[in-house]
Amino acid sequence: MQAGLSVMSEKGIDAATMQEIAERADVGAGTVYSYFKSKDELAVSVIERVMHDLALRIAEATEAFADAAQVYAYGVRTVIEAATGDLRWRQLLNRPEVIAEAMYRCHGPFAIRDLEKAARAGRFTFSDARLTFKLACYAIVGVSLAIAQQEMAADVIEPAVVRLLCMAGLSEGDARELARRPRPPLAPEARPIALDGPQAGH
Amino acid sequence: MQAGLSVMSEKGIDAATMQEIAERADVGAGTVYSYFKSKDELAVSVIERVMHDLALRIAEATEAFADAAQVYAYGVRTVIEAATGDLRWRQLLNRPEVIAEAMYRCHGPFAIRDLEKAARAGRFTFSDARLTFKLACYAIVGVSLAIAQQEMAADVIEPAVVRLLCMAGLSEGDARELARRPRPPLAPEARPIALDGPQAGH
DNA sequence: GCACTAAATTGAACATCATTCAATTTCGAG
DNA sequence: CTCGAAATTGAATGATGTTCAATTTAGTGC
Repeated sequence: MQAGLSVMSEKGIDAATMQEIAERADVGAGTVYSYFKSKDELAVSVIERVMHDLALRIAEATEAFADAAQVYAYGVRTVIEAATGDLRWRQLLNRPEVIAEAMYRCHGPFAIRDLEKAARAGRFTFSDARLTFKLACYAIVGVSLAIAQQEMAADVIEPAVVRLLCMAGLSEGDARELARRPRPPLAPEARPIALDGPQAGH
Repeated sequence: MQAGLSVMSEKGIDAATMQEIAERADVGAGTVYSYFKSKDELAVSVIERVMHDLALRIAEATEAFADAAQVYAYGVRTVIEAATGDLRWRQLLNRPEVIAEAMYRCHGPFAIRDLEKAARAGRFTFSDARLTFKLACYAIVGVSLAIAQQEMAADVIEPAVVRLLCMAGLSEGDARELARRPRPPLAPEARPIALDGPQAGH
């Protein structure tokens, strides 16, 4: 189900009509509403699925990292690259707050843990991990949008990562060094045959 | 004109209908479209007006500051407080990217100048002022939303300012000191009888 | 004052969707 | 095979942004 609907990333969230989504999924227009209360909720679900998948792949790729700060840096950079590189993500960027909130919810458990771990190791100096990551999520969406709309060049990604590391409380030098470290490749995208909706009812 | 329309900050941008806006301004529904191409453009104009007004008041209040970093800190904090404190702003937060972009456009000229000035004075260490401020704008909208929706308490404003100062490249200690400095009051809001639209045509 | 034209204004009509719901089909238990 | 509950359908509904032909207003030359 999700799969058929996720193809709202072709035209963007707003441009996708429920009619076309239902058609694509080979169901009636009303059926979609048995699985999602509204178009917005569907959009949230679609975005959360993509975001959750990415969070898992990041966690996998950074398993061997000793430095929690490096895990955080890797995550931030990977998300920005996904958002700006993948054509589907660019369409989803239409709804910045939905993206940012989904990012916060899906990556939060990992990112906040890493932030706190790194803070305990003396790498970061922030006082509130949740706040720091909330700020980061919106900032990430902001740059991603700017890059997607070609307002900024793609080579601002690295400086952006540096700034977000500084925001967490790294010195400029440490941040630059961390952002420059070689990054292991990400596992390929999982797109299984899962077809569950979050809630039902009539 | 703007004035009558700005009263879309009563119900929020989306909930405000063009019908009601036209009524409030005592004109026909079509007339609005002689001044603004679309509802979105109108929203942008409304937000930009508010934002521009605030930018000017901030510039005025910080005229006497010797430290450009302090001007930046004052601006960041004042915007967050306006966005979370003023009932009208909260409604406008529905459109985060519109707010963030308007903030970038209206405050950018001042903020980027201050950032660069402070960088020359050795206070900040960032490499790209535009990028830094773009990140800050979205981050500001992010916290403001979180506070407006009571997901976070209002007392995260100060730590948020600290984080954004760190993002610009201040040390944790300097940032905390700067965020704690006493702040002069803001001039009262100007709401003149200006009634110009950005473009016309039929 | 008047005739005439260009610009501004109007608001009813239109088109587009998200959403609903009464009718129908599907499915499973007895 | 029968019956009832759940799922599905898709035409109808309602809300709203936008358009445009008709009308009013404003301005200019005489």
